Amino acid sequence: MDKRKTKDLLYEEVARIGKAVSSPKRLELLEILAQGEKTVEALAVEASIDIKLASAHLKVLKAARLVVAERDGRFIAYRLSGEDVSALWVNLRTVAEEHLVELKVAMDGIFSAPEKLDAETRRSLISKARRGDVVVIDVRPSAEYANGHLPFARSMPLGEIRQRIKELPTDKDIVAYCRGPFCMMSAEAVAFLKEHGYRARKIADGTPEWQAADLPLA
Amino acid sequence: MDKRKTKDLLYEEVARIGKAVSSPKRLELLEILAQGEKTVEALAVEASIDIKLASAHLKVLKAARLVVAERDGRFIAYRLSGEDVSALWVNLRTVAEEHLVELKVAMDGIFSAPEKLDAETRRSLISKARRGDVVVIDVRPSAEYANGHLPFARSMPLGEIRQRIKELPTDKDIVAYCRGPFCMMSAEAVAFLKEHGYRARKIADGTPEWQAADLPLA
DNA sequence: GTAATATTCTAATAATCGTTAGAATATACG
DNA sequence: CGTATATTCTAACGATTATTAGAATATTAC
Repeated sequence: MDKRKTKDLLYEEVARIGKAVSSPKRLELLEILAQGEKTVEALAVEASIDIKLASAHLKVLKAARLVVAERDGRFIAYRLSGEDVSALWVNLRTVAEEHLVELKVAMDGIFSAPEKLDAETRRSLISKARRGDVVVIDVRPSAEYANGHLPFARSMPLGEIRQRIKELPTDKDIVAYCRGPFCMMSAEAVAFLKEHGYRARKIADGTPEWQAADLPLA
Repeated sequence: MDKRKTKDLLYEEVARIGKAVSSPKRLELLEILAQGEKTVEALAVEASIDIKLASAHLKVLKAARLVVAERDGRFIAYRLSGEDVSALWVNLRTVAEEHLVELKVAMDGIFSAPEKLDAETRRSLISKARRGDVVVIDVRPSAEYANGHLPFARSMPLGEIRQRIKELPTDKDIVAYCRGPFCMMSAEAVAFLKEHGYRARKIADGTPEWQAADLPLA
């Protein structure tokens, strides 16, 4: 048995995962899927690509076993094949944020200093939310909220916030979150709330970051 | 400001990391570098590739900021740019082991069921090693041992084990480890020890796995 | 059954990547 | 200064990949 050939085989297998996460669009699809299962069309719309292209990328992800497909009536729904895949996405993005100056600069320019939480702050946020000292709102589409959300968070989808803004208190801190650090929904929500006199801020975390930090979802 | 273009830019940056880890040889180089810094030639020899090719791959890793180069006299030494890079390698390999049946099969066929440790077993191994109930040996080259090793582990490089076997006790369990689950040095060491009547077994962990589990190195 | 819809497969193109060989660069040593 | 050594740069190739369009498949609704 050739030691070299054996090793080559092992690294080639791992590289299958690497190849799967080497395309920007596939990474975007993974992040969207980290919010819950979606149809090919929903994924294509969300990632702003053609359905055919989405299908091709999903095929690659499926071949690398990062996602699984399931037919649901006329539609085919894709979902991540495990929590570890979502954690891998968080890991990749974190390494990129840590080492790629270009990404840091881009994010600083775009997002107004999103609040990054450490283990301590996360715990403290839960207790404040439990006591009702802050109101945590999940501004993602309600299906994603239903699929899992931060403890004590209320669903307040970005599309409904205009009509439902009255449900929120003006005398408490409001903490908004969405899909993660790359998602712009919480920033929009916070901008809208601030305009209307609410004390709102956003956090960088989404449910994938929360899970990757070994914290429970509701 | 175009939301779509912004997003594309962010995912493209992360994909730079993904592209860097999409080649088997680059993954192998990363794993070797996770054991400590090495020259281009050492890396090329270790990965069984031409120096020119190693240089080209290292250039890609450097462009993705996963490694940094430093000139040391006539040689250029490369090292990982952070512990998180080593953790990313462990993460990628773990996802591959978890989801790719082909890899599982390949590993089962090659390695005789390496012992995989969880958090509990790792802690228990440290206490046993501290008490001297087991002897943990690090069979990697001594430079890698010097760069960081498991607590209470003794250095016993594979190349020296033949001469130094008398240093080991026959009445205690011997636990061998090397670079990680893909490394064959501990398997060779254990086979040799068993042949000579020692009670030896190997564990899948290497220092990168240990670090990724948030355990301290010595 | 047929029509409509969602998705995948096939084919084709341009762009990118891995690998190799030869030339060029940078440092150390005499 | 000139030579030896280590590494990188350049150029070239064949192989792979992303993307697009058109054909094919599978399910639902009628």
